[in-house]
Amino acid sequence: MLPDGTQVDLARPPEGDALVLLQKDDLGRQILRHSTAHVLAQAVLSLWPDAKYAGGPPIEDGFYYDFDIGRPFTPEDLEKIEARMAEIVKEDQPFTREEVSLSEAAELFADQPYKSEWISEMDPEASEQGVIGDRVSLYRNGDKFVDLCRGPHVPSTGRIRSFKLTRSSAAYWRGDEHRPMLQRIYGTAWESPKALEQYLWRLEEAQKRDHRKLGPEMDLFSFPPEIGGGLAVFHPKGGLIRKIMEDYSRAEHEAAGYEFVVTPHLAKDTLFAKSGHLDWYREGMYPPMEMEGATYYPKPMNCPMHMLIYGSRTRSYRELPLRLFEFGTVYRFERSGVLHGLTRVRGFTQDDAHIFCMPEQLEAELASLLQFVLKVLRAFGITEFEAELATRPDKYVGKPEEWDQATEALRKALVSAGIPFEMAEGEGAFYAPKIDVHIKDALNRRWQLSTLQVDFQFPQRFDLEFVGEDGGRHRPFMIHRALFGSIERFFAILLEHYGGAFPTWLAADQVTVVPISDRHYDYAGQVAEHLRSTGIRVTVDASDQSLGNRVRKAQVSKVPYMLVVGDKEAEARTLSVKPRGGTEKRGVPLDDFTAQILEEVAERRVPV
RNA sequence: GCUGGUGUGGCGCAAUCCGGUAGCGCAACCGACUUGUAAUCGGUAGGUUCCCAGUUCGAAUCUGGGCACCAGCUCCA
Repeated sequence: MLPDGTQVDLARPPEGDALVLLQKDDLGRQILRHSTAHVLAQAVLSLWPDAKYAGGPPIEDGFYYDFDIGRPFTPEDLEKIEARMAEIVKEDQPFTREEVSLSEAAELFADQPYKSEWISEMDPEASEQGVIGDRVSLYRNGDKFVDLCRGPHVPSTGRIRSFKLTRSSAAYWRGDEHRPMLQRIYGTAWESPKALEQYLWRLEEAQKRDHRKLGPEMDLFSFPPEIGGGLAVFHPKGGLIRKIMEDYSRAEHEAAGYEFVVTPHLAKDTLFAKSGHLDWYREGMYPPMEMEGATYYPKPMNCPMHMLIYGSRTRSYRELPLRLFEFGTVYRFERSGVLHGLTRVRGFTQDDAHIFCMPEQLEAELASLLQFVLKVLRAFGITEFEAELATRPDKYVGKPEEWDQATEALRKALVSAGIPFEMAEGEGAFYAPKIDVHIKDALNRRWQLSTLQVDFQFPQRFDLEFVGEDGGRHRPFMIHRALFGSIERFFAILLEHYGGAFPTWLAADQVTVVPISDRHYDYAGQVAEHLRSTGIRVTVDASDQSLGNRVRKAQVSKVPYMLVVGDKEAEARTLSVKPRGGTEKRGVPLDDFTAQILEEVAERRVPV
């Protein structure tokens, strides 16, 4: 099944390297993985003849297939299946396509309830899911296995060179939590052993960089069970890095004409009734608290409070655009199973702003806003951006014309910023279309980060107005936006992006001084004091350990600079400078190093 | 929330199947060594085995409940 419906004729495939080349592009890999999914199903059915098989598409980096064997698969099962798959590959069974009528297909899969369900839903008028008129396509490999499938496939199972089953897990039939739970086996397949090896390396590297592992290891943050799931505490070093991120963000916002506001964490139900949150997202909110005859909720968003600030007095068109910014902490009752380190939590802080502007200012404001977003994110070493433009969902408030107008303004901003983007139809928030900015990290993983939303609903619900040049009252437009999205989440992304080796301006400890022996402690202390007086964060490793031991500790700690000092350095007031990941340079005058690191920090230099 | 899994000194692990004094490495601490670039040597201390019940002469181990985490599903304003 290819999402874009492309058909590829592989009846006469290119041979040798050309096939590998073909399989290297996304389409080729999808075909390869889809074929491997068939082999997986074939293997499972040969081992468990009573198994019911549901379906298995290619996915990013691999494929899966859903089965029902009446119990979960064990790791031993996976080994057996993988071995059986290897046999099927070795037998080089040809994949062949055939077309049968819907009734023939129904008969063929009569004892396969999941397949039968697909067939029974197929519309003879439509041409999708492998259905051509009232006929449906099947793929067989050899005479051993047949599956309902649109294809295409590789010519034969022997083309599958490098695959591996990675894990198994439960999944609802057709993604519906009210339907039966099937057992899903995930695997990966690549055009060559080398590509598979690279993929496995990436997996391993991602595991090493996992912020849930690095965070506690580097003493940055933790999730005390006593506080509760999805609620993090930042330790001094994590808190320091977070403060540096916030300080930079504040400075940039101040320069860009934002004004700073502060709002409480709780509000009465009437506010969230007015904003619509209680109607639309009650189940995502923490439960209410009763107090003195009123009902309070922890806020799931900052918007309603910013609306109140805008509405607190008459606004003139001269004040617009009015940009209200806050590091606002919000609470959302995420279902327990979805919590994930710092990237999916129940309490988090948004770098949230609401911009109120006149209709004629909207386009220009969005365009400069998008540039601002990119500038700030680039300072953190993010270089690759993609965007999604999410349009009106099924559940929405407001008038369709307004949605169209807002969507068009967002689209123009994207075009003028030159960010590649795709449309995400129906993915907008209930009150607004939005741009989601995605970034790619050092391991080429995509993360959704910034969001820009044009909102016509809140100004209406809160009856916001401004007095125009004509002396009349008008409704402002409002833009919701967040750059980091959530500071916690962005912190985690940076931690993984850098694998813990933060650029110097962000690193909690920037320099470690290592005296060679205890008669060099004095000079080490002087060096540290000098650096500290210029604002550099420096520690001295005066522990009673061998030099090699302390050098190793400095390396492992990922501190940006290690300065080794001994007799020669003390005498000449120089340093042996070893940058993290670089080579040592001896005899560097203290003042030179100081000037150099200060410049690096001031420029917020990031590794290239 | 659902399915499956995991929870043992700060960290990584062993003992869990088949109940019988919880053990190892690293880190920490103390001492010796005074070092020129990724682990010096010797010693010491540290555990309510996630929590609460139950079974048992006896529970890290078995049973039930809870909490937290992990892989997914679903969800993600």
